[in-house]
Amino acid sequence: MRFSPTFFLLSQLRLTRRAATSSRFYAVSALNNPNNLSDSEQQQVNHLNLSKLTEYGLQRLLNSTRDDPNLALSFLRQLKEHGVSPNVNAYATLVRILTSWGLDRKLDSVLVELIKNEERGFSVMDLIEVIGEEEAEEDKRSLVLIRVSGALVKAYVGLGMFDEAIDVLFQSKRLDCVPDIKACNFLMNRLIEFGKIGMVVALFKQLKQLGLCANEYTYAIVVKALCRKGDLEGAAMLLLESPSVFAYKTFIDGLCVNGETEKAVVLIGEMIDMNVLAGDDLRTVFGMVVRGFCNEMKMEAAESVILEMENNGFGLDVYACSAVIDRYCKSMNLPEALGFLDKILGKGLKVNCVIVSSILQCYCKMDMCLEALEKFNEFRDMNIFLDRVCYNVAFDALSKLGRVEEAIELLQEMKDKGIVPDVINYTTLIDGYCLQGKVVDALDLIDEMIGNGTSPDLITYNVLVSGLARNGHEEAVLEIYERMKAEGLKPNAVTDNVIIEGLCFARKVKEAEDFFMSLEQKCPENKASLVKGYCESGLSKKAYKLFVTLEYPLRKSVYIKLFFSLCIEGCLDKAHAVLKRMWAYRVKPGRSMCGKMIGALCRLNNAIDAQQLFDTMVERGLIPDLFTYTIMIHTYCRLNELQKAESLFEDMKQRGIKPDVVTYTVLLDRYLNLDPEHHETGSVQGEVGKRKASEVLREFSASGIRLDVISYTVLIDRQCKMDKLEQAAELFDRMIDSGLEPDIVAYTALISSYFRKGYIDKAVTLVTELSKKYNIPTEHFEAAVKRAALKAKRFQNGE
DNA sequence: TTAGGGTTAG
Repeated sequence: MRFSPTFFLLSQLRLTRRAATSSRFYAVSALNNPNNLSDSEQQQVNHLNLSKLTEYGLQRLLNSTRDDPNLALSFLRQLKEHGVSPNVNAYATLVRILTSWGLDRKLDSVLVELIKNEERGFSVMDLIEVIGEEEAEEDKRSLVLIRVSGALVKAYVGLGMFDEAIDVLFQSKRLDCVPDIKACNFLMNRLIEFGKIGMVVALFKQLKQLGLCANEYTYAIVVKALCRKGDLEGAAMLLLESPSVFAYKTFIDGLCVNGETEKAVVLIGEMIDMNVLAGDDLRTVFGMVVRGFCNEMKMEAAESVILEMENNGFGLDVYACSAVIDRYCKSMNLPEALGFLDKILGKGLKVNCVIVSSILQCYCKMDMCLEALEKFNEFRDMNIFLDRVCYNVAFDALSKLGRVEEAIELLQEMKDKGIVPDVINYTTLIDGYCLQGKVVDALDLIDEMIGNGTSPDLITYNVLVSGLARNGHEEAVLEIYERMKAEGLKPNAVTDNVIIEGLCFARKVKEAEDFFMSLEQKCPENKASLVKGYCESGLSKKAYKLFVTLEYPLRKSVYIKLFFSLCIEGCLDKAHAVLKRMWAYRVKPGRSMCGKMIGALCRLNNAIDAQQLFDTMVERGLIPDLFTYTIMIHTYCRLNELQKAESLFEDMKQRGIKPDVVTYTVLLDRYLNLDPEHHETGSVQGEVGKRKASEVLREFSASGIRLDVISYTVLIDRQCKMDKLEQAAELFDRMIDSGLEPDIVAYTALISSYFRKGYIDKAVTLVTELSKKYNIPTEHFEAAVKRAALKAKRFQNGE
């Protein structure tokens, strides 16, 4: 081993660590043993020995390690272990040593530590300053500066301290050093990741003014930033300045992400023709295009690109296929997803766990958890490797089915395969326990995960407090709430909301209110949760009272919950007001919500408000469904506003909404009853009604929709009223032949006509049949039979 | 260099 004064001193240092013997360094160890020194001695040590060491010794010693950077590093480390913080000059020296040896990674970690150390006693800018001043040789100086500023930028970026990173760039520029382009690129890339797009574009402009030599990666990054902003034109312009394939690939991705996949395809075609795009690059952009088409829901186009990839000799691309499957799954189009899966399996593609997880997830979203589990087992039996994501979907499915214990067994299976559960796995299972009200098990699982080295995150705790609150454990909720804060996980609005709503769910409204009041910062969302909570515990009027004071847009679920609670309580005016407030704040109510309100208004014969709501729906692009149309048509029929009913009928057909048996029956009934005397009086109204009735009937039959009991009854009734009893009886038989059971109304229509016309025998036969079928005592009809018989006799006697 | 999973429901 070479002799060096540092080595000597370091060995002394080691000695002093064992026993505080006399040495220039003993003060260092003494610092760690305050019991050995009085306060005044301690101060002396601090001021005298250490400052002496710093001034005269440290610098010289460090300088002497320039041939052995590891020694320098270890020296620094040991100093720190003894509580000595080296000054700016010491660091400058160390940086120079590491730079001259090209030990970039070591330099990086030294600087990260330096930045994190808030008690370093000098600013990082000072360090750059000192390095800039002290290096005499110009070439060397700028090399060191570039290297250290680059490393500092990377260090700051790694810690998410973007402003500081940018400061470093400009500081080194002030020292006549052109910033390291790699560091700039690194910074800009990270800025994009953190969504700080504007900063990237601004920074690029400033750096260009400062004379930075941007390379093709820089341009590609800024192109990416512009695309993220949606500024495709700006990106295209920039591309002209530095037209590298790399930047073009970024631009193509930008086009695809921004819904301009068609344009990307054209561009790719041109590049292929110019022979600048081939091989892996081509494969990559094809993948982007498939993903783009999937996002735009142009599935045929996406699938055809996959074919084109095959034709180009890339084989069947599993990434592209997974994009297609995932899109089908996300739009809950399971048949297409499975169909496509079959197709690619037939072509020999090996399915991977990503595709599996998409499919499993789709089953779960469609409320088919059992099928998801079946599929899970199927894929597992096919010996496809299933990772923790797939297992997680299975955990979730079992949890939702209330079979959390089985999920725990499955967790063990996963662990046995050597897959370590992560925070999401644990969170899912904790949710499963909470759903079953097994909060103790949920808490045990928290302990287990911590024991396994996985820390619960904000979502885990949100799930947990939600479960505790819903199960009425308000004290535990508050305990966990404090624990979160102590662990540095700041509860967010969701935390507060699930607690408020959960406690209300457990009918602990007072506790929920107390919790709400205890919040230092009450956000609008919290008040909205209280509205929901009140609804949850049946206090919808109280909820409404609070709701009207919240004069800003709320979550959609708040309106929905309040609206339906009010509807159930029969407070239609208030429900209507909720709906109006939704429109006012441009929160789109769902079809069913409007439909329900329209239905309620119609039942009150309030066609004016119903129509207004209906029109608003249409204006805002919500197409009313079949039921809403039918109930409106029915109401207008009832109110004898036939024209309005007819125009709605036409309107729905034009929109492609097919009338069903109810719609046709409602209209038919109305038209058939247009003749006020129920006889063929030849009145104009009666004629019109007859004509329209037969039109509707023709359309009805042509639609292929089978008549139901009610529609048969409407027709029978009409024949009866026109005294066409044979036709009526024929319809009655046809109804039975088609497998329908006539109900009491159908029987009554025919029976009463028979009586009226004196067909006592036929009437009695039907009465007997009816009473047998529906268990009605015949006495019910005795009076009617007698009356009818009397009438018939009189008729026969010519009275 | 690409992907897929966990928190506010009725």
